Order: sequence, then C-alpha cells, then structure tokens
Amino acid sequence: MGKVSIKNIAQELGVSNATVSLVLSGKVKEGRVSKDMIEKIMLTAKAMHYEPNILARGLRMGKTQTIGLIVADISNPFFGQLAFQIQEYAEKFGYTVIITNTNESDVKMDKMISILKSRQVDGLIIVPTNHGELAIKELVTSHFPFVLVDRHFPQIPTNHVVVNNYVASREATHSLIQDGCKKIALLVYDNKLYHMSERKRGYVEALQEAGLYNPELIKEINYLNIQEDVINSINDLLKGDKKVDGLFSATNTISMIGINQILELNLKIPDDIKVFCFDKNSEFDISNFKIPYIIQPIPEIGKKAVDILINEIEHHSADTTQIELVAQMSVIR
Amino acid sequence: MGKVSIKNIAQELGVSNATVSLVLSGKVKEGRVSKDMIEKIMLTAKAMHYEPNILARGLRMGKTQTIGLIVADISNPFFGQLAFQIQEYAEKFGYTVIITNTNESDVKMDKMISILKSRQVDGLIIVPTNHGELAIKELVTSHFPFVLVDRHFPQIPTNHVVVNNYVASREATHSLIQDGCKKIALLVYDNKLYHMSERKRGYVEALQEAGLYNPELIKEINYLNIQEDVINSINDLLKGDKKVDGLFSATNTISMIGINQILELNLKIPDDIKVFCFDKNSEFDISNFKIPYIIQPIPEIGKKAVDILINEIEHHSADTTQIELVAQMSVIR
DNA sequence: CTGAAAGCGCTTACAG
DNA sequence: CTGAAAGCGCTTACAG
Repeated sequence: MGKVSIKNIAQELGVSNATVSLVLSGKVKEGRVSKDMIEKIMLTAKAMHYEPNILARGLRMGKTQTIGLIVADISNPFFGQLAFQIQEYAEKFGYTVIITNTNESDVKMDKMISILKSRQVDGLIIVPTNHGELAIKELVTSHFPFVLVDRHFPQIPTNHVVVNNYVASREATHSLIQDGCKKIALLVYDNKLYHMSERKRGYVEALQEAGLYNPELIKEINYLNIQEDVINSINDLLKGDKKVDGLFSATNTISMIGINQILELNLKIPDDIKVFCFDKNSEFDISNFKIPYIIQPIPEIGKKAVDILINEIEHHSADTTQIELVAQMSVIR
Repeated sequence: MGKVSIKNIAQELGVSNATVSLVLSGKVKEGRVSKDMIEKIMLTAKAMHYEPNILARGLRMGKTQTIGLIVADISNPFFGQLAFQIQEYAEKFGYTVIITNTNESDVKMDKMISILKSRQVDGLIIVPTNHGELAIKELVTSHFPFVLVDRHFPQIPTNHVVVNNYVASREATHSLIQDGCKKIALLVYDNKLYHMSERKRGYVEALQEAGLYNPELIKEINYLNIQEDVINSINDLLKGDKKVDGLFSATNTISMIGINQILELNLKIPDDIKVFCFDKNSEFDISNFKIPYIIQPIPEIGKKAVDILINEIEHHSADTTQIELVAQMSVIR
C-alpha cells in the first residue's frame, strides 16, 4: 500500500477530485456537497489513512506555511531556546519551522538562504553572520519576507528584533565599578557585528565616565579559535602587574571558557576577580559563587520575530518594523 | 520580478523545458545538448537568479532529500547538540533536516509525525515519548523509514541508536559506593521509557550488590512538574534521619535543579553529599566542586542515526539496525 | 448539487 | 541532437 491521494478517495467513492478536495480542506460551502457525501468522504479519508501532500498544495497555492530559521549555532542554548520559542509560537499560526545552522560562516548563511528559498519557505528569520551584509541586502532588494534577530546591520533597513546591547552592557560594567573594581577587562568577539560593538561601547563608556578606561584591557576573541584565545587572554589579564580585578564577558561561550580558566589559575570569584556576563549560563546558578549576568528576553524575541514575519507574509506590509527589547540584569544574591 | 522557473529560461533561449532541466540538474548526457547551449543555459540561469523549486522536484520524483527530526526538547542542550550533529552530517549527503519538538507529549509526537509525513520527508529520526509506542508501531507497519535515538521500545523491532544506560548507571553508582557513600539516592523520571528504567536498574543492582539498596531512596520525578518534584525530593532526602550521603541523578535537567536545591540547603558538594549525574551540564566544569557525570557520545549517536536512515531510504534495506554506543564516565579531578 | 480541466514547476520516457 | 507531452497531488475558477 503506497500513499493515498485525493484521487484514490474520489475513485473509491465515485465522485470528483474537486469534491473530495473541497471537503477535506474544509472549504466546502453551504449546499455544495450533500451532508451524506461529506460524511462519507471524511470517513473514507480516515479509513484509508489519507495524509495530504503539503508539497503539492504548496506548489499549487504558492505558499507552504513554512518559516526558515537560520541561527549561528543550534547547540548553543541561547539559540536552542530561541528556536524552541519560535517553533512553539509559529505553530500556533499553522507554520512549521525549518531550523538551520551557519556556524557563524557567511558562506554557509548564503547557502542556507538559498536552500530554504528553494524549499519555498514563506519567509526567513535570520541571525546574520559577520560578513553577511551582502546576502541580507540581496534579500531586501528581492522583497523576500524576513526578520533579523539578535543582530542587525544599522545601515540596512530591515525588520529586526534585538536587545538594548549598549545600555545593558553599560549598566553591567557600571555595576562592577560600583562593586569596587578598578581594572575591568572585556572579552569580546573580534567581529564587526553591530550588537558586539554596542556591547563594547557600553563597556567603554561606563569606564570612561569613571575615569577607569584602559584599552589594553580589551581582548578580542576569534570565534574560530575561541578556546585558545580566551585562555591566553585570561592568562595575560591576570599576570603580575596587569592583574585585573573585574571582567565583563560579552557572550556566554566566552564566559564559560573564561571562568573555567580563572578557576584553573586558582583564583576565587568574586574575591580575587569579579565577573559579569552577557547572557545566562544556567550553570551560574549552581556554582557556589553566583555570577551576575544580563538576561535576554528570549521568548519575547522569538514571538516578536514571528509576529513581524507572519504579518509581512500574510499582509505584504512593506514597512519595516524594528524592535529593541530590554535585557535585564540578573538579581545578584 | 517574481520567481524564475525553468520555463522562463527555456522561453528566453528558445529551447525546450526538457533541455534546460537536463542541463541544470546535471543529468545531460554526452551529445545530448551542444556545448554552446549548455553554457548559454548555465549563464542565463545565473543571470536570471534561477533557484530550483525543490517542492516541484520532490513532487515529481517522490523524494525530497529531507529528514524529519523529532526531539523531546530542542532547548535542552543535549538535544540541541544532537540536532546540530545530525544536521551537519546529513547535509554532507545532500539532506536537509527539519527539527521539531514534542515536549515529551505523545499527542505532539503523533502530530509531528503526521506533519512531517505531509511534508514528504524521506525518513524520520525520532526521540520517542513515554506513551509513543502506538505511533511507532504504526510507523513500523507502514514501512516508513525511521530510526529511534536516545530511547527505544525493546518489544518493538526498530532501527535505533542508544547508549549502554544500564552499564553506565551501574558504574556511576558503583563509583559513589567506592567513594564511601552508604546511603545513595536516585532521582529519576517516573515514565516507563526503557532507557530510564535501565538507568534505574543499573543503580539498583549496584546497590544490591553492595548490600546498600533501599527503595525509599528512589524518588520519581514527573516531567510536567520537575521543579517542584525535585525540590521536594531533595528536601526529603536530606532531612534528619534519612539524610543521604550520595545522589545519582538520571538526567541533566533533574541534576540542575537538584544541585541547586542542595546548595540552597547550604550543604557542600562533595563534602556533605556526593553527586553523580547522567549527561553533562557544561556548568559542572565551572563550579568549584567538579561533579562527575556520564557523557554520551553525541556526535556518534547522530552520525549512526543518519547513516542507518539514509541507507534505508536509498537502498530500502528491510533489516533493522540496532546500535548501543558506550557512554563514558567523565574524568574526576 | 457536482464534474472536467487547467496549472503550480519539475523530470523523464518517448518520438523524431 | 532536441521537443512535445504526461504526470507527481493538489486547488480552483468555470461550466452545467
């Protein structure tokens, strides 16, 4: 027994494909088909284990009820949770989500956009990569519906949902200052993404204001070489004369490795060095030292992105929506 | 400018759809089309930004080069990493992966299977839910290609890739005994899934062998009420007379909450109570107390599952492949 | 109340 | 060397 199609059901009952299709898709209008026949069709469909072929429907209707999601790394809990929220929420509107990864590679981002378009997704939600501007620009000029999340390019007018990276980072750094830190380092990615430079700017301005700014305490990490870069940076920052007493870490992956290395050097947090992180690592709660962090409203980010995208898909609204949500500081205990 | 199809290119060049299709899909045989025309077609396709409609191709060929992945919770890093590996590996064979969630609900599992089949995926990789046997049985009788991962039903003959839950749990428990624990508790889900009962069995047998088994020290947790159940269990286990000195935690989510609560009670790990966990929480590394855990070979699980599935899809092999991989204990420092 | 027919974009035997 | 035509499974005007 192969797959059951509308045609099979129609033949079985001696009616036309049209009648079966109308009934099964719930589009049958009053008086179109007799009550009797409606019931028969429903029963037969169930009995024959009919499952609609969404590909065929999509081809015909020019719409697949599918959203493509492109994240930087699905194994990172931040993106995992974001993907989860997007999927749960999109499902409410009858959309399926196809999740793909770029691993922060713009080549892969291009590829994923192309694959997802080939699969006729109705729209895209994208966490863009470092050198992804060109691909995003092309998307804009082709009027393909999409929303950027987590990051955006300020010089390209796009839908996007991001957080207040600058303010949050500034407040976090300020909090370290208030806790008495005099030499506060920053670990940040070396990419040119706006959200990253905003985090850096928040750090820099808080320190400048306090007269504590020292560019030598900024360490730029390469994503492809995280482990080594972070370890070297921490080692250098905690060496004899330079020895910092505070650290602001700009992402959760950097934080993980950095904190590990600090402990490896047999230093105590927060006694020897105070740490503040961007993004939560659930583990912060279970360590005896409770590390403060900036927490992003992941569910809201996901929901807003879906709302904007579906609105554009279904109403072809041409204007762009740009949302900046507030990332809070965790309560420090 | 709407979407560009093969027809558009054919008209542009005054050739037939067949010729264009053959060239673009790389199926053109020696002498079928002149070199000149091949080049022209390729160039025009590029110039017009042609992107093949994979839906249409899938409809025609009865094959979509798509794998459906159904996990219990994509926001759980274990499944996030698994999804990541599956996706990366499947891509090498030209397959796209659609990831979906069940939240451990069998109703949702049914729904996801149906949605993915409607989308004409070529096969499924499934982390089955507690009461999911019926759906899995149906899949077996329908001869739809699929592989179970992480969990399986011993009474249903299916392809699956799992780990040696029994042995690993037994060894972990044994290790706690060797560390001098006399009263070792177990936190485990209350579901009837085989992998869970195997973890329990490993714990029980290790204790029985040592003459330390006490069924009152087993606490069953309900997935829908994790937080409260774990907290209550920990509170109870650490009360006056019962007070345990060891804990084996059967999953990473349970571990997180449990360890938190232990610390909340102002107890020290491992001085007051030793803990051993199934599955890694990256955070174990950054806490000052290094908690030992059982680590599953996630990349291998993913790869094996993809290998088995693609083999079944492409070669219609009828026999089932069942793989049990070895989960190691983390090195305790 | 219902059916015949066209067409979404693709591939592939078949005919020339 | 190349094209016309059928058909994958669906939906939807149109005709009766």
